[in-house]
Amino acid sequence: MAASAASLKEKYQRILDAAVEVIAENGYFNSPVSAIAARAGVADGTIYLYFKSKDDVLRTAIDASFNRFHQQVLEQFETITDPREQLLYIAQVHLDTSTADRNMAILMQTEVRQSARFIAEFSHHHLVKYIQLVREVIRRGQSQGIFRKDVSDGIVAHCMFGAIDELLSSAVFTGRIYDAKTTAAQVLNVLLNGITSGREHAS
Amino acid sequence: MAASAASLKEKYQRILDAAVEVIAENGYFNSPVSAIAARAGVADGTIYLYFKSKDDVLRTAIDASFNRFHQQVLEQFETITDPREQLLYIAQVHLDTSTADRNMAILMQTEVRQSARFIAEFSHHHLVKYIQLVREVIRRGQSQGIFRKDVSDGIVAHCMFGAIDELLSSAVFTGRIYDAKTTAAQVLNVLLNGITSGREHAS
Amino acid sequence: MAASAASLKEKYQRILDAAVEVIAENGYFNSPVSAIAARAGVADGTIYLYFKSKDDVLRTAIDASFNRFHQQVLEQFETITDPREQLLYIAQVHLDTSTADRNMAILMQTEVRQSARFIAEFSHHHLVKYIQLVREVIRRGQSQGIFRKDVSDGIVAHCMFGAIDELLSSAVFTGRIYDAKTTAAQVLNVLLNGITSGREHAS
Amino acid sequence: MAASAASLKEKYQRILDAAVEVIAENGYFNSPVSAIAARAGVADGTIYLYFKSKDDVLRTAIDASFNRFHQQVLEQFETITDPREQLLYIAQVHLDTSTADRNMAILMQTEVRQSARFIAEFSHHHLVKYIQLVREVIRRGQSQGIFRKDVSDGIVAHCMFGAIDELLSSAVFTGRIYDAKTTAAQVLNVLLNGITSGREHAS
DNA sequence: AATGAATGAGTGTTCATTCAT
DNA sequence: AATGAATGAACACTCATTCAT
Repeated sequence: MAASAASLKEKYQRILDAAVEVIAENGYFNSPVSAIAARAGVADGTIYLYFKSKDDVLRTAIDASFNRFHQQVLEQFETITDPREQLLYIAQVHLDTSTADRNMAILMQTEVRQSARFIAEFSHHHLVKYIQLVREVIRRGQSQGIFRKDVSDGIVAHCMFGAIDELLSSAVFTGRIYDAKTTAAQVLNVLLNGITSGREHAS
Repeated sequence: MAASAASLKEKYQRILDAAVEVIAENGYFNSPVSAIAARAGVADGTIYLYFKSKDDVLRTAIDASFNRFHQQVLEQFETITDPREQLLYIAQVHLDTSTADRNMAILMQTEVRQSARFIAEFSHHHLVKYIQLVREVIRRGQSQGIFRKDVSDGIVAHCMFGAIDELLSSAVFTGRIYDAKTTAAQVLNVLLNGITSGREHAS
Repeated sequence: MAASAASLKEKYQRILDAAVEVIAENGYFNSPVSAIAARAGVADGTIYLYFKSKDDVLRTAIDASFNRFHQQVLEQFETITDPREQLLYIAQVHLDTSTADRNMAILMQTEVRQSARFIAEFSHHHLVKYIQLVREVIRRGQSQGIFRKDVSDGIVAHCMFGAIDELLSSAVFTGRIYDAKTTAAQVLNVLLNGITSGREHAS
Repeated sequence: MAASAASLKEKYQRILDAAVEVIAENGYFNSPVSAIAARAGVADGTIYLYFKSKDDVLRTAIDASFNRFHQQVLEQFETITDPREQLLYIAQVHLDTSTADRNMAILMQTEVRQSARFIAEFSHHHLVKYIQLVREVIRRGQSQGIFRKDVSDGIVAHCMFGAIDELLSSAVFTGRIYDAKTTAAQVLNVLLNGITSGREHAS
């Protein structure tokens, strides 16, 4: 019975993993359900015992991935309180997570943006949450006098996400390996330097 | 005869424009060739007189768009020589172009990232050229003593592209209107502040 | 043990009833076995312990229903002997049965006619028995001098069945409620009038 | 060009004919679109150039068939005015049409009643028109004093349709050949005898 | 050059039936 | 006896591409 329960769980997860793998390789529209099923080692129909539709599989995988990220950040925020360190931590986890699950990173870099609207709109929610997280940190830093007050928290947040996302994307496409900690440090070095109070640009 | 040649040119361009429009609206995989043909006011088969395949249409459209961007930047670099102003100019044109051709911007934000490998890999070339352009500017600034030398030109270049691209992406998804000049100024304000010499972060 | 046997019987019948219900609602081809199982409160697989196939369930249900009808008529024929009254009785039971088990009536009016040959051909047997029953009554009436001898017993039998069946069908489709006794009387009024001896039509 | 137009018309009709044939043989739900296409000698996809859906093919075929019937009756009613002869004519055309297009007759006897609700409900409209046609004739006969006034025109109409329909059905299933004129005469003989004025049944 | 009818391979999803538990 | 997870064949419909006109 324990075996049965385990096997149930296992199959659900196997389908999710297979989907991420196959879709990362070929793209959502070029990944027939039958290919996902084959990779997972189940029959085509079995997918529909665990998921409502092909879309549902992808949605679930993305959801889970983002939630893990979000969860991890929130937990650590209880011990890390300095806004600069918080931003650094977000960048690190962002890059780390993607290193750990390369397929999911590819998938996020490709499908998530793509015009399969159902996914794009849905995954936009996650992005919004990410951006909000960063904006709050920045506003806190501004009110503490750490960050310049003459830059928009929204713009900075988008810049930070965009910069890291682009580095990831580039690494994904070129297959380059990077060190999450070092890379995060470099990006934040520039960014923090740019927004730290008392160094306003005279343009 | 002149009319015939003109009409040829015209039809070729009409198909490209129609493709960008339709694909921006519905996504590549949800845009039948027949829909593109209808929008262009030609028969389905006619598309294949001008292009090898559906892919080829999209590829050509993206090529043309990027080349226009690249051309414009290179031309202006003959009169703008200060590295800081050059970066600002790139950012402005990047945002401007996307404002001017909203459909192409949508398409770039969605399809281009998509794992339809043929496009993703292909459009990566354009990105590489963009990044190289920026890196050269940064290295020039570093050798002139304007920019800090302790940051990687590659990372900064990716950050700059990523930041702008993400702002665009966000604007595209939310339908928000932005002012290209102001937005470019804000991003560059942070970035230049972050990499300007003599302000090294003490982390 | 008695309980077990009862439960066996019970489950068998529950499946039959559920099948008639579900199929009457959605049609044979739109009624998954799983829906029948759910309605019967058993597992999908259980159905195959009692029946050979989905077809078999429907066949059995129709068989039972017709046999009840046939049985009832034969029993009553021991006390009703006048051919005219016998025909009236058949018509009444035909309509009555369908009123009492509306779902079965719907099912007979729809699935039974359907070209799912296995059913159509099979249920044709029942119709043949019905027609023969009526023909015998008519021939008896003819030999007793009650009915005209210049009309084919076969044709009259088909007419009678067809007339009643069509009234039923119409009632089923429109959802109209009818009074079995009155309706039977009206049909037989016309029919008996038409075949009663001494009133030959002069056409 | 004439050939092209003819071929167009031809293909449309070939698909309709093939559909009626195949569906008459196997039933709607057991007739894959591919089988219809094969019978018509076209590719599967071609069906969808001429019809919106599989349903649409069947609907169109039934529509055309009934409309031919209805048309023929209405035309002849301009020269036949006696209610008795009108009823006889309807019966004859009903049986004739079905003899001429045996497949359509089978199809009407099977699919049309079937719980594929989309068809059942749709074809019900045709039946209603048929019944109304007959009812009007009967009411005219009643007001002219030819037919008894103590029987419901609706019930008689349903009886007439049901009787003929059942004879047809029986012939279809058994493969029996019948003579439309003779059969119609026999049914009407009974029916007219039953409803002719001055012969009220004394029940 | 231009057309658009025709093709047929390809895909998401359903469901009757089986079988290990 | 009973379950229900698993199977995989089947099917309606779409669409990129071709080619006769």
